[in-house]
Amino acid sequence: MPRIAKYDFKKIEKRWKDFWDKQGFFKVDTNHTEKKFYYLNMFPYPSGVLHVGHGRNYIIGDAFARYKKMQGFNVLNPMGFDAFGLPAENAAIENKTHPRDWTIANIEGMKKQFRDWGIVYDWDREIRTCEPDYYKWNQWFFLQFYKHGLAYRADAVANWCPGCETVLANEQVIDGRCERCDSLVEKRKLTQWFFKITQYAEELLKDLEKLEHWPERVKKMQYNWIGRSEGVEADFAIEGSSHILKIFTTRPDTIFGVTFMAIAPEHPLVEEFLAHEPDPHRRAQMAEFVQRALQQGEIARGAVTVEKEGFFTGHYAINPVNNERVPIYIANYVLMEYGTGAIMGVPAHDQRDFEFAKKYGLEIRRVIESEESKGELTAAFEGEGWLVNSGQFNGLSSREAFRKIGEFLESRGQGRFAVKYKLRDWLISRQRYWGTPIPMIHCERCGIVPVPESELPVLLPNVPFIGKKGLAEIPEFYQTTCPQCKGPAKRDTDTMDTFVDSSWYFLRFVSPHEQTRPFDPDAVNRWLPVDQYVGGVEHAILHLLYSRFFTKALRDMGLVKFDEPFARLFTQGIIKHLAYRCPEHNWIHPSEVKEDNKCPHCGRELKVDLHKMSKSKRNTISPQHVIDEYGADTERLYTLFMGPPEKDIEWTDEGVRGSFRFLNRVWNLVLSQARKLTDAGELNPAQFTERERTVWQKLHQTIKSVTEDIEQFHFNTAISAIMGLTNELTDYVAENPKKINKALMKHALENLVLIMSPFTPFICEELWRRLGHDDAVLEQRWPSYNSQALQAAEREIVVQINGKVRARFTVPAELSEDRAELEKRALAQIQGRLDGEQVVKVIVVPGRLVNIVVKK
RNA sequence: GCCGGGGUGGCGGAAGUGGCAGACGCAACGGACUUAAAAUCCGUUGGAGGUAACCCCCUCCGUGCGGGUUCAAGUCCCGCCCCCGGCACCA
Repeated sequence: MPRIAKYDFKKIEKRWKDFWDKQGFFKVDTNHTEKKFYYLNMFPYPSGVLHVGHGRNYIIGDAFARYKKMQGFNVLNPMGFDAFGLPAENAAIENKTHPRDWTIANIEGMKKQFRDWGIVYDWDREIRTCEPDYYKWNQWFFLQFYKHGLAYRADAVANWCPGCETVLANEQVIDGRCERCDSLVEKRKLTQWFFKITQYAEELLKDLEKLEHWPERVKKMQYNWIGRSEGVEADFAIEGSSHILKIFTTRPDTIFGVTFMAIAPEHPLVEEFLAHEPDPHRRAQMAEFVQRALQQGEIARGAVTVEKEGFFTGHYAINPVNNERVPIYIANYVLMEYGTGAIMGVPAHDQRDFEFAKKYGLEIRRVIESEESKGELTAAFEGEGWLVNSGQFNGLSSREAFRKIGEFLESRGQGRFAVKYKLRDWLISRQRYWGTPIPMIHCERCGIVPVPESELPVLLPNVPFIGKKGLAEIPEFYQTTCPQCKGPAKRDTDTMDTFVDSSWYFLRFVSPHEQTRPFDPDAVNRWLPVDQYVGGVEHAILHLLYSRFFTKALRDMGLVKFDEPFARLFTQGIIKHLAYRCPEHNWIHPSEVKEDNKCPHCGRELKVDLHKMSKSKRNTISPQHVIDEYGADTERLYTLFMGPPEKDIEWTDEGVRGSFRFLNRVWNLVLSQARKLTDAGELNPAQFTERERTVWQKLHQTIKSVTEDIEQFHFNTAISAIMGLTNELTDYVAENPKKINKALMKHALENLVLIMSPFTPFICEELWRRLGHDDAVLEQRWPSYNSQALQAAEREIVVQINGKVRARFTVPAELSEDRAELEKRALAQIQGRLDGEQVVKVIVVPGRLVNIVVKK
């Protein structure tokens, strides 16, 4: 046997990388919409060097795009960079450079990494959000939003991150900490710009139902985040005052159980009460309590559940349903941001109110009774039931009472049905430098004046970077003249949240070079929604909700004609790796750790845990390292094979080696045969031997299952099917190398190479040529399976006795549906076993099994 | 606390509508090749037991735990336990 050339992945990968660059297979004419397919991966923040965990997203995307391309789709598969953001500023401070230089350098590095991975994008469509030709349109959209009342400026208690020295959106606060830097978030009262996402709360919620190809959990998260509640607003008069205390409740059926009222420390009435408090001592106490409660708000929520505390204002409210007089408290557990900032306290039927009432000795009056809850209450009963102690409403069910009491209040002008959402407006102001300047001017005479569209973009000042303070420190930037009165004025020095950038970039990709408008609306309406969107589940709320909001807002402005940006969504899981920590030397890189798990510096026992790959934990695996040792195809294959792509999973070196071994087996199989197949004739299934038929069948079964698996993103099982086929072909060769059906072998190997190519494109391109072709794999049609090949000549039937497999036999395929025949043969199989047992029943599942039910 | 998702060999994981549990890979063990090792190739591998002694083969148990439905349950139903993710004083 002639020696087979070694699988020289370095040479192969170099060759085809260059080739793909030249060919431009993913250049697409967007005027052509026939069989269009818009595939999109979430674009990355250019944070530096990518690790194998980042790779998962792009490898999935490249595999899927290649597959679609081979199926004859007109595939739009673009990539860009979410290039504004804080890390660039922090890095610039650290390295004494400019955020722009740092960002551009990272982008260049990452583009090289994509190339090394064999990932093919149409770079002519690249987007960099930090370029004026992109952020100009952020500003333009801002002005449109402003015009349509969707952008406004307001005082608000905002989330302030002391680490980033900027405010954050609600969505960016995780467990009371900054999403980016982990600092404890504080509350500050500031004047900020908002986008009115709440105007779309109902539609954002309702349209989740349309997203049938989105993961259930993502929809659920958005559903909860929007947090719709139906209830009733009720107006409580305040004794001796013209003010009205408006509350929101989802349980109007419990309104007869009200024994106190509570308002948030930030509630406007607090000022009122303070101002009119005659006793200076009490006034001081009240002020102190409010101050303390407000401070409490600054302590991380979610840390410890703070004890409920209140302060009696000395005022009373009148319950509109029974004219009872109830005390009004200021309470730390009432939130100003939700509902009306005030609640009615029903201790018997709300656990929070219950605790509060216990502490302050307030009456706990039961007004709902049910099977599960009667007699003395040891905790609030929050379930539904029948009304008691509720005047004319006694005996009604909670549900009926909800409606009747609502109507009662409405008829008397003291209440109304209402719907409230947890969703808050999107705070987009950031007090930073490296972002899109907000195109607004503050003029002492004219007030807030938008920058005229003709003057866009408002460029970031081209000055040496001066560190954290942002635009507010750069007079060259903020000194300007008012567009209206031409007098001296000041630019707004806030920049936009970078989530604005990513809320519409998927539109820009369709026509990225438009100079006079953000996108070509005709092309966008043809190509959107994105057919398949893929990214990390960490964006389930932020980016995906904002993008949906943008799409709806643009639709209402007549700029696009669709309601939802992403038709299909897939969220891939995180790749984790063991992280080693020494009590003295902190995180140790895995490559430094020997088998004994001792610190290489001091010999102490290391703490070993599985973590998401991160620079700080020093547990990242560099793709360069894997590519140098095994090649990009091995990394790609392992990444896709290691487990279901939506699940978090551990990266192991052994797994990588296994994938490398497999590629070598394929290489050896193809090369050992390729030369002998030059004179292979026509494929002639009619003449197949039985063995050849099974090979043929296996091939077509594999084509079928790989195709179906890719459609469902089941790359791991697709690859295992390919491994199964490879094993079968290897066995077939080994059985009798001299007697191989060359036509069949050629047919099988060619198809093997084609169905493998989305996963491991380099080796497949090479093998394709070695099989005698001179055109590219990406120019081939995706194989289709031959349904005749799937028909087995024989089928195996399982024989069970009382559900347990006891025998099996094969029948010719044409008999496998014949119940009587199967029963006859099955009984014959187990003849000897039925000693003294009586056959009660026989169940035949055609083509599968026969179950014989017996009794002693 | 509420809402999702999940629990299958030593490990990652397979098993359309209930129908052969453990595909594929890793690890481990045994063997071949080698002066030797690596690489490669072949074989074994859920647990317990039996038969056989060249191969076969058979029985029982086994998909987090306890019940149930069914000829048949990883899959369906009821009740628990545990893990992961999201939300969390949202009235």
